[in-house]
Amino acid sequence: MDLRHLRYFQAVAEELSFSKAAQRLNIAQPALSRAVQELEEEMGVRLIDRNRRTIRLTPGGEVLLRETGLIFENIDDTLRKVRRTASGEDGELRLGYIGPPTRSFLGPLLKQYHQRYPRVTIVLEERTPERVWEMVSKGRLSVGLTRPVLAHEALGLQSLLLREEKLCAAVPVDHPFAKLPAIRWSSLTDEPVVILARREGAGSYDTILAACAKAGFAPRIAHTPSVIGTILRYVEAGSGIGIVPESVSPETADVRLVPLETVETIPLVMVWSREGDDPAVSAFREIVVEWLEKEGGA
Amino acid sequence: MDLRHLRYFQAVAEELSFSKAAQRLNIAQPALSRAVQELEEEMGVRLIDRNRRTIRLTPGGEVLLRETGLIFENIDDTLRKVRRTASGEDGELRLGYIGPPTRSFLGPLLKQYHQRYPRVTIVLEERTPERVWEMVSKGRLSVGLTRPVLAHEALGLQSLLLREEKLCAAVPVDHPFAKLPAIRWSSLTDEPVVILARREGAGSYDTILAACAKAGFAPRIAHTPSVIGTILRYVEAGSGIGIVPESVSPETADVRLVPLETVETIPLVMVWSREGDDPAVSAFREIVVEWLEKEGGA
DNA sequence: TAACAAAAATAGAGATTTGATATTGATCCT
DNA sequence: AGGATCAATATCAAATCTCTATTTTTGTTA
Repeated sequence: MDLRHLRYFQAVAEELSFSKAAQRLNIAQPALSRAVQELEEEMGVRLIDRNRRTIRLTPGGEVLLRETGLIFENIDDTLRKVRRTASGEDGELRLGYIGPPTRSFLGPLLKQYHQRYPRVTIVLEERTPERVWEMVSKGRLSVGLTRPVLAHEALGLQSLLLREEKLCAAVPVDHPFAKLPAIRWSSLTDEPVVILARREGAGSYDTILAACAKAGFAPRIAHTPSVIGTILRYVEAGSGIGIVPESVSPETADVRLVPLETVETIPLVMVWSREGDDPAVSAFREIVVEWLEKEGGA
Repeated sequence: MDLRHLRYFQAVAEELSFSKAAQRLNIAQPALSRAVQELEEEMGVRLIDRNRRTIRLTPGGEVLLRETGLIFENIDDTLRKVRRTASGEDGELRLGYIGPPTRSFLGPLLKQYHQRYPRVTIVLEERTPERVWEMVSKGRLSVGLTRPVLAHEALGLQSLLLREEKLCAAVPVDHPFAKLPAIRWSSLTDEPVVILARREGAGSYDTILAACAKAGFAPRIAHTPSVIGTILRYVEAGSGIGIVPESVSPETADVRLVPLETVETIPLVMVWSREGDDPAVSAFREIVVEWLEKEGGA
């Protein structure tokens, strides 16, 4: 089957004249005659009655004329859909993220993205930092908002720094530290500390240990839970001092966040697969870059 | 857009390899490379990532692969539908008919037709004999069951004789004629008669007048309604003797049908357009011919 | 009824498209 | 680094498509 044949047949069927149709198609009349003959031969069906001077469609021809329109519409729709997908207007954005550090800006960001690209389906997956890396590298996610992880370049992923977050101490309100404007790392020498487990790979573990080492001591690690929320529970219970990024909100009056001096930061990044550049991802990246320029990573 | 390009792209996208796809399509690999390039250029969209050794589809390519299947299905469906229409399996039969003379057999005939060609939509139109002729000749109906009409060959219509019906006298039960086994035309000399209007063209008008002339008299025509039912009402009311085909059923105990001697008949025919032979009509004609052979026009 | 007029079918030549072979270029795997 | 594999490019041959010229068919008119 050849679309050229269908186009030609459609013209003849609509004009009910080979010569007029040929004019409309900007070709000579014999070419049309042959094309329609070829189509009829291929389908094994006579489509046009040419006994009379004025030609008519056979019942098969009537059906084909009706269906031909649908076929071309179908093809046009497909073309449009493909182009939209390639331009990022249309598609699917599977976004993985870690909860607490993104809470403040993810909503507005997605809202803006959806406004500009309303046809893109957004799929959200909240996971732990290293799960996000893994899923992005496996292609299960198209973008991730997460913490840097040890071997991040090795996986063929690209990343963009979103912000640097200062580390703070989370202390119970009744603790003497709670009244200070800032705490020196060395003050923590004899305090039991609660930090994220190293296997979560959020980067904070190694950063914290390095900061302590720089301050000349090795911290007494009381607990290493795998979720930030749990750190706050420990602090609340008086089991130690938590060390968390500034973006964490205690959600309870019993815990206060106090800046740590000297300032140590852990980054928040966006990651995506280097290959197979998904236009929906590129579009999202542009939105993020705009947001960074405006907000300055605030 | 060219279906060849789509077919080739589909093969490559499914095999995820140009060489394998070329094998499957029985063409050389360079031809495929070029065809896909042409498709990409035409659509203005890169469809396949060929950076890596193993190729991958771009998001646009994914969409196109999905849609390509639908396009080909659409085309296949169309082809089947056209072929079915051309063979008479599929289509529309617009059948016009006159009521009373067809009542006895039209139902079973249509049932049989529908059983053999279940996909044909049957549209029924009950009209007067001449309306049926007119609609068939104008193409509003594809077949008609009707009485012969004066200029029937002139309209480019073809016809087939279904049966000859004997003319009968419709008499009130209390009339002396009602007890006779048959009535001679000459007996009607002094009776008022009720027959169908001539303009209805059912043929009976002229046949009846000819029969009377042959019997040596001119009938006293009391009324000439345009519908058979009305004739029976006149007879019931005692306004005269009706002359109708034997197929008419009085539907009331007050009227009896008595055969007329000598026997005069009026034909019932099937008509259809000579040109544009609709396969659904041909199929119906075959059913009718079979029925005629079996029933013998009884 | 014959001649004319209009429209589609046929024939043959030239142009475009499509495919095959040979070769080059790039990437992955030892 | 070298070999192997796969896609891209170049060039040529074949098939297809379209054009011009002409014939055939059909309907109209004198």
